[in-house]
Amino acid sequence: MRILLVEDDARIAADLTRVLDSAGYVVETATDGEDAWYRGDTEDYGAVILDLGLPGMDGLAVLKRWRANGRQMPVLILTARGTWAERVDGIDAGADDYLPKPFRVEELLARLRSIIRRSVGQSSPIVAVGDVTLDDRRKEVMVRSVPLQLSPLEYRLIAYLLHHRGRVVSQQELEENIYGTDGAHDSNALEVLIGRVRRKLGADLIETRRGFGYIVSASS
Amino acid sequence: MRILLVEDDARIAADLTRVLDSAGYVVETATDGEDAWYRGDTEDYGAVILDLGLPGMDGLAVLKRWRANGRQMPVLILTARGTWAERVDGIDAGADDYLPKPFRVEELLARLRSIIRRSVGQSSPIVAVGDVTLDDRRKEVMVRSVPLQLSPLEYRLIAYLLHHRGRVVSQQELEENIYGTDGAHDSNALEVLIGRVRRKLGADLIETRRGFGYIVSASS
DNA sequence: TGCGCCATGTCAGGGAATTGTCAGTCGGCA
DNA sequence: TGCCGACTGACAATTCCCTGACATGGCGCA
Repeated sequence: MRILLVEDDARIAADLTRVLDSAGYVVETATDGEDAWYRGDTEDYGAVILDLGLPGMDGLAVLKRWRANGRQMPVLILTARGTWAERVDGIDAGADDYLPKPFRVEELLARLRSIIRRSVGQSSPIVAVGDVTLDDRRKEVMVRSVPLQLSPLEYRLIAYLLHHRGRVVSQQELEENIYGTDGAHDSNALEVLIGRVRRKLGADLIETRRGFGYIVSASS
Repeated sequence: MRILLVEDDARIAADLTRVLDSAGYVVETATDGEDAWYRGDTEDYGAVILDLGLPGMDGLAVLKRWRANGRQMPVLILTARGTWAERVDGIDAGADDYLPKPFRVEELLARLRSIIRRSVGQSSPIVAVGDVTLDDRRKEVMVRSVPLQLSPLEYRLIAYLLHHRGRVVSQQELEENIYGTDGAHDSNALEVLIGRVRRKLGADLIETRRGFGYIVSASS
């Protein structure tokens, strides 16, 4: 899952990046409003963490312009300003949640999970499809309640597919969300990875839609 | 929009009902966990406002049982308990948002709008004409509820025609939208493609308007 | 330092689906 | 009847994806 972190304080940004990274997200950082707006408008992120106190364009203005352009990704606002009136402003500007500083990273992660969950249309941190169960909090996959050993990349792959089950996910989207922002892969690393996951989870969980991508069916 | 308000304190319930009512919602109230669970499980609400301090079944347990039964409506948790650990619990139990007491009604309304906005924005784009259903998310076509997989080009063709059903689409327009921007096809590739799609979806879905192009009737 | 293990990427081969081309046929219309 | 646009079947080139084998590189550990 690729996350855009918009934060101008370099130290906070570094800390959060570390936390988010170890929680399994792929983090990209923007340090001013212009950059943030451009990245959020042109790239696909699973979520955005947006600090309101930015140089350049104001955070709320960035958010409003995203929404005006139809960008739908969930946004978690992060700020020291915490009066209820400003919270209302943030939420009505199109934010999905609002977290006042100071905060515990556990709460940040929980709210992040929550808005991501909502945006992909599911309400439980545990995803079950057929025999396969994914537990995001424990970073664990079970097949018929037998826990399974997956490598980090394998886990990210199946987690992304399960979180987006019921729709086709293109190879490019998968690569962007599993690997970093790199484009221009002329390798078949992803196909090899798919093969390895299939060998562990069963060949029929992930269907290939030749020419489109891969899909995990919505239920059972 | 129908809202389920789960709140055991009669005075708070009455106040909130009045506020929500004047904001345009239709409010129903449950005062204990059993009742709340039953109503939420059998009725359809646009959103639920859930107080955690309930007699009978605990609020979190109610929420978990709803989610376990696949109930997807957005839930806003409302409680006096406000430590970060409990907030994490509530969000991970499947709540969409969390509001600690005391709160301003403006903020309640803003958060309610937010979670409702989220939940209505995720219906899947499906087009149906006669026996044929197109599911854009799955890149799949169903004929009399039998799923059918088309090649990428075939899919693009029928998707374009279905999205523009009810009017004649010229060959040139089709080519421009199925292939790249290239013009100047002196081949009959498109006709071959039309034939292949007809063989799979039935010959009468796509009508030929000799000299003009093709048309899929609006509905029926 | 060197060894081995694990995760991951790369490469080559192969099979199957996809797609374009072509030649021939059909059918409406003047 | 002749013409022209559209349809069809066959075939071949190409693309896409899977798989097994091997290479690389990090990391723990003796």
